[in-house]
Amino acid sequence: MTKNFWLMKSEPEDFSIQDLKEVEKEPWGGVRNYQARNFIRDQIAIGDSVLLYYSSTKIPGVAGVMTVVSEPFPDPSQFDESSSYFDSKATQENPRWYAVNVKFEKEFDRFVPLSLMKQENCLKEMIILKKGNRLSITPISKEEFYHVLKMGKK
DNA sequence: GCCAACGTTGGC
DNA sequence: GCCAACGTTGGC
Repeated sequence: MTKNFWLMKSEPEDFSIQDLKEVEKEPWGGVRNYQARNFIRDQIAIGDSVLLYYSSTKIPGVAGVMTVVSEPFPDPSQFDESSSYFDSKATQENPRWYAVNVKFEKEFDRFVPLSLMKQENCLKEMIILKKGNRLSITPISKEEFYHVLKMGKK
């Protein structure tokens, strides 16, 4: 299996790269979109690298890098009636939603704002840059990953 | 706060 | 199975 690269969205008020740094490892759950679910369940693998992207905030953009450190597992919040992620149609035998554990890899020296990414010709194909995109997990290419990484360096 | 784009729901 | 209505996302 070759390593894959991803971009995952979060609202920094919800979960930031600093939060991840503190906890070291975090279950990435609460994904309630079938396309994103399929990425987690079928394609994401241990060792994959992930850009952490801030959405729905003053300055959207990429804040750092995370690494996938677990196989996919059923997202516990789907069974939790008190959770806003509860799904009455999900059962233990037949879970609907999945999560993976991610660990802190690095925080960028410089935050990479969406506005700058839009100016980069080689990032044009990134799903996140396309109008109307709402997927919270998107595959990106190795080249895109390393280009954003470079933009985040001093 | 606005609004376009998208996913989901539900009536038929 | 279609599609209008609705709710949500997310950039600006």
